Amino acid sequence: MGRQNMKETSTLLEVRRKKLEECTREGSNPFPNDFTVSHTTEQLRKRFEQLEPGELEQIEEEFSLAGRVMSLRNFGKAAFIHIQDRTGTMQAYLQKDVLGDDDFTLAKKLDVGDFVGIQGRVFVTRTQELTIKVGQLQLLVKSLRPLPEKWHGLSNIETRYRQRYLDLLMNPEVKEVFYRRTKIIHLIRTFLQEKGFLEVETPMMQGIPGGAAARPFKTHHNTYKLDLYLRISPELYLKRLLVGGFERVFEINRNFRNEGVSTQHNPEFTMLEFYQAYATYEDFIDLTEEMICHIAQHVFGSFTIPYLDKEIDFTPPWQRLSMKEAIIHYGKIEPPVLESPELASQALKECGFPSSPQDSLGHLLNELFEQVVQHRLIKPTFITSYPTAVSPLARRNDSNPEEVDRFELFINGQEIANAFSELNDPIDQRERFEKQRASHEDDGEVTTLDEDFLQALEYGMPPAAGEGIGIDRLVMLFCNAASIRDVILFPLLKPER
RNA sequence: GAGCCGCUAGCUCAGCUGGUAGAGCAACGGACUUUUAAUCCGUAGGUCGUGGGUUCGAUCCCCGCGCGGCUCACCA
Repeated sequence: MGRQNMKETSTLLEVRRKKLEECTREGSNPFPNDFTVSHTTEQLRKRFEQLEPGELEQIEEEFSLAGRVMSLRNFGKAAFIHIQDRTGTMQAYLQKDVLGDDDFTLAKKLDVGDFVGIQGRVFVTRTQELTIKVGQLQLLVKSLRPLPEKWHGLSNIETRYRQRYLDLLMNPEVKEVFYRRTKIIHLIRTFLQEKGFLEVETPMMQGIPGGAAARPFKTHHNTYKLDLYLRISPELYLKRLLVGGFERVFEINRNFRNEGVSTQHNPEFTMLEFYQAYATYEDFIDLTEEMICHIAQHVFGSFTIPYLDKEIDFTPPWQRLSMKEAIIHYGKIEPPVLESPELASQALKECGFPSSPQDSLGHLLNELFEQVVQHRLIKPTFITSYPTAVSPLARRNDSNPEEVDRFELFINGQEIANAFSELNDPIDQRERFEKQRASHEDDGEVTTLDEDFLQALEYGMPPAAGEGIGIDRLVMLFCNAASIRDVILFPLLKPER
């Protein structure tokens, strides 16, 4: 609950304001920018942690550090503070005899939350903590609001999301999540680059939102008087690049889908999509396994990863099942059921899910899979042989046109990756778009055919495989996060009022 | 969109079957030159998310609303 400007708050704020005014009145700038940092707290820790106190005494070098005051223990003529910088914390000892009267007067006025610059030598306290004996102290920023309490920190989930900066300040493990997120993305980037993939950026604002079936966000360009949509997928643009001769491309960027919010869904989320000419979906099964194992090795040094109340085993090779095999195996359903819309619909109803035999067999199979199988796929599992009806952009299987050359990867019951050999037959593609459009018109939605994309296909797109990986969900797995909001710095929340 | 749960001091939390609120930390004043949840003495801080209702009386019971969490639905 972040109601600001309440009466009782203002007394706390007024006290800080007064200190600020006092500082200004005394002629010093409370917001200077002339302090030079020579070291981070981590650099000093690494350099001196192993030294004996006697050896430390010999070090006459002075160090300049800057950071936020995170704790403060005041004595009559001395004080201990901890400052926090981007690499951690370091204790500093402020002693009247050493600091001199002016700096010590400043020291007595410090509040938790202020930024300070300190300069001094290193020593070890009686309790064996590496500490800076401060010779010069400078106030770098006067903080005007009290930080959350030092012991319990900030735990209110709403405040943690709304004021993420406080969450990051007070909860080191949160900072760790976002360091790890960046590390994972970096690993993916270099992994793909080393295999000859070119990183590209394609439009976020699209005239025709394509490449997936989700409701888009709408926006408008004033000068062109043009309605535009935030992209729901980069797919159709990356394929144009295949047409253009970039044989291996990838993009890591935001997609926007105007749908519900949950622990697995944020309206804007980060997607990796990559495309490789002359590759098949089976090549991408191998590539995906290799890439995610590569991440596991670099992040954990292990194939066994703790996630919430379980452990997930990433040891390759991962299980591979066709969708039908999976339904038979996990759903205890007889094979003939999977060949008849009536029986499949019946089976769905028996499991308690409404369905109609009017639906296509492909949609029914997909529904059965999602209801009966998906949540059981804890260990990484590739599901292949998807129905053509639910895969409008995928290449038909050569021996069975009712199925496409596609897989999805599931881990912990979550869809992590979706890949297929790409449909590059412009005539088939047009028909499938038409079919998709017809079914959407039933839902009252009007969709426009992307004629420009179809034209590009007509020029010829090399045979290729393409894949999308939801980065946020992957990061959740590797950060033991239960909600997607825990791996997105600023998740979307309604305004407070 | 539905169901359940939550919202009390800056932060973290108590508050019984209804009698207009407490603690710790933070803050403020004082003591203290190796502390680390520093310690000791003292002080102050609240429209109990919000709007109604019931009642002599509501933080507490009832209804609406807001925001959040979880589950479900939606999302190939």
